[in-house]
Formats: sequence, structure tokens, C-alpha cells
Amino acid sequence: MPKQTFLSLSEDKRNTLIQAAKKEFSRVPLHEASIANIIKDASIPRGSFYQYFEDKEDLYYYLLNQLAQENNKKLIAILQEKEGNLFESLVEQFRHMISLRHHEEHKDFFRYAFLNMNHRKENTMANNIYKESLKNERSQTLKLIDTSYLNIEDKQELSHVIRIVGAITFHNLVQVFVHDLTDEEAISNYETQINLVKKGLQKEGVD
Amino acid sequence: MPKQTFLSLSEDKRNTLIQAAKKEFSRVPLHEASIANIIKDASIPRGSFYQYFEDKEDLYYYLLNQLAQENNKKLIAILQEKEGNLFESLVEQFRHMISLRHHEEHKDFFRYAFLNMNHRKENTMANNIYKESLKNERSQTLKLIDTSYLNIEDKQELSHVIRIVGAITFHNLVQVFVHDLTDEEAISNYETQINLVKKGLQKEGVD
DNA sequence: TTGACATATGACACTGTGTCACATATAATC
DNA sequence: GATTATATGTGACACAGTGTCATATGTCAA
Repeated sequence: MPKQTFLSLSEDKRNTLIQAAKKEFSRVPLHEASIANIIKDASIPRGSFYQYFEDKEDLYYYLLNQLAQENNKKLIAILQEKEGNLFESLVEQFRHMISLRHHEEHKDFFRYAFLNMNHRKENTMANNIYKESLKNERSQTLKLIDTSYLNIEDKQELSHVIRIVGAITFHNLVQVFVHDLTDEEAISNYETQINLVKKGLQKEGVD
Repeated sequence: MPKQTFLSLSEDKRNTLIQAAKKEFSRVPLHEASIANIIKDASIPRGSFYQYFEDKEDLYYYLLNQLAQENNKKLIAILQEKEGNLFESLVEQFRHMISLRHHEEHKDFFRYAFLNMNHRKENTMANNIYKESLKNERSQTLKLIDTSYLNIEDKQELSHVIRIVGAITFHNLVQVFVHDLTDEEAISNYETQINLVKKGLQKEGVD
């Protein structure tokens, strides 16, 4: 998390820095990004940077978290619109996520995020859902899911369902950027996989 | 890939270097590992290192690939033993993977690999399966799967099934290291999730 | 006005990378 | 065996980037 010093900065100064950071993190993946470039672009001295953030990662995950929160809002809206239908909502959310590729501002930021997706990034992006699926209490998002048509026996299993679809979703998002899939290809793959897990991978009557 | 120069080295020299590399990659995650430490430990000059490998990643993925090949052999053996039953084989393979944590030699190497799992590492480890699931032709591993009890309509869908269980498997393996799960917890989670996708996430009769 | 505290600044020490000119070994040709 | 060509070995070096720290500057209350 950024230090208080950064949060107390004038909005102007904060924005300049954030813009410079987004620019650098859109130029190259996190591990190649350099603080030197960011501060040069934002015209702040090196010492100041460390007054605001612990290090490069601190700044990066602050930005990623902000974008993730927007996504979470979107998911909530979709879940409401789809009246709690998890699978329909997932596909809609997936459509939305890959549409971000075409939005100039975040384009390459997301591209590099997914090409270098790891546990920490995934967790930051899915934060609200993953966290909530653990402490099953006051979970805003989870409560929106209509569990009546899910093949589960308890809350515990709901959390596993979230894990499953989360893993599949991220895997598919990564594939989009790795193989430069078109929107149609990406959605088709994702829908196929979601349908497969919906109806079950094992033929009925077998065990 | 290592350069020919490295492969032509005496077995002795090669092993010294490989041991030093494993040691360093077990000390810290890839991005923190330093060539300086490896060459100091192996007593080879800096210039020589670059005669053998492109860079740190080149060496790292060479090692990871070797370990992955062992894993693939194991998977083939398990599939044969389980007479092509995909789900039973997956659980068995999962057991095997997490048992590696207790094997002194690879212990921390795997730990850091999974804590920093990303697309490239996942692909290296699942290489044989993921690649084969694309060009469905002469695929050694895929042919071992008994598809008769899978709820799929064509080869295309088999490849999606592989993707799904692959994503779930890696997600679970990462969780093991992130949350320091016991073997029992890890296996229980994994079995629950595999069972859920086997029978389907959607309650029967609903649509 | 002064002192106490927060914030700003950039020079610096440090760590690590990849390269290159030169040294040495190995093999090939006469 | 001498000579040339080709492959491999070597470490000093230039370069890029990080995080820190002593010092400067601002802010605000007594």
C-alpha cells in the first residue's frame, strides 16, 4: 500500500505520478519496468518516490487493485442483471474483460498483466471473490449468486465452485493474450469450457 | 535452450554447474536469483556462463523442463496403471506432485516455482499435455485416456477438458504452497473440486 | 520567532548484467 | 612439426538500476 504521504499529495501531483506509472507498466511487463523511467516522466526526484511507495511492486499492485475494483463493480452489476445466474454472469464478465483489450488507456497494461499472470496478480484481481469465498460471512458478491440451481450441498462447496470457475476464467484470459485470440475465438473457447463444467465432464451413468 | 557448447561439456563440469544452479534457484525465486552466485558456486568465469546459456531464464527453464519430463513419465505410468481413467489418474498425479515437497533435493525449487507460477512455467510443466491437446495427432499421453466415459462429443472437446483440469490442477498446486496446506487438506480440496467438475456444477434438470 | 516535525532532494554506494578484446586450447592442413 | 583456422575460456569493464541517507526545505503550534 502507498504510504500516507502519497495519499496526502495534491490530486494533481498524484495523477501525474499515476499516469507516468501506467505509461511505464504499459510499455513493459512489471519486472522490466523501471522506477527511473517513472520518476523521469513524472518529474519527481528519486527520494520522493520512496517517500510515497515501498518499491515498484507497491505502486504496481496499487494500480492493479484500483482496476480490479472497477471490475468487481462490473461483476456485481452483471450478477444483478442476470438475477444471480452464475454461469451467464461469468460469460458476460469474460466478454467485458476481453473487451478491455480494445480500450486504449488500459490496453497494454492488461496485456502485460495477463501475459505475466501469477498468483499475486490473480489474487489481486479476484481479491473480492476469493477472499469472500473463505470467510463465508458478510460477502457482498457471493450473496448475489443464486445457488438454487447449483449442484452443491453446502457453503463450503460453493467456495470450491468459485475456485474452479476462477481458475478456468484466468486460464482462458491468459490464453487470449498468449495466442492473440480474436474475441470470437476467446468467447467460443470459454463458453465451451463453462458448458462442459456445467453439465459435468463425466458421462452420466458411469462411475 | 542451452547452447551446444554447454552440451559438449564434460559431464563433471555440466553437473557442477547444474547443481550450483539448482542451489541458487532453491534459495530464492527466479527473479531474485543471480548469475553471480551460480558462477561463484560453480567456480566458472562469468564469460563462460554466457558461452553456455543465453541468460538466467535459459538455464532455469532448461532445469524446469527436465523435471517436467520426469513428471510426464510419471503421469504416463499412472494413466496406464489406472487404465485410462482420467480423474483417478489426476488425483494420483496430484498426490505425487505434492509429495515432491518432502523430497529434499527439489523441495524449495518447486516451492518457488509454484509460488511464482506464471504462464511460461505452467506451459513448461504441462508442455507435453497442452501441446498435444492442440495437434491432436500422434499424442502419446492423450491416447492413453479412456474417453468412453467422458461427456464429450469430439476430440476438440477433449482438448477443452484437458485445459479445464489443467487449470484446476495448477490452481490447487499453487494454493498448496501459498497457504502451506497439509497433504491431507490439499488432497481433500483437490478431490472435492475434481468431483464437482465430474458430476457437473449445475443441478440436473435445470437450465 | 523558534523549535519540532514532516516532507523533499539528489548524490552515492551497491548489486547485478551482458559484452568484448584478448588468451588459450583443439583440430585441420600442409 | 609448424602453421593456420576455428572454437572455447576469461575477467575487466561499461552500463543500468536500486534503495539509502545526510542535508535542505517546508509547515505549524506554542
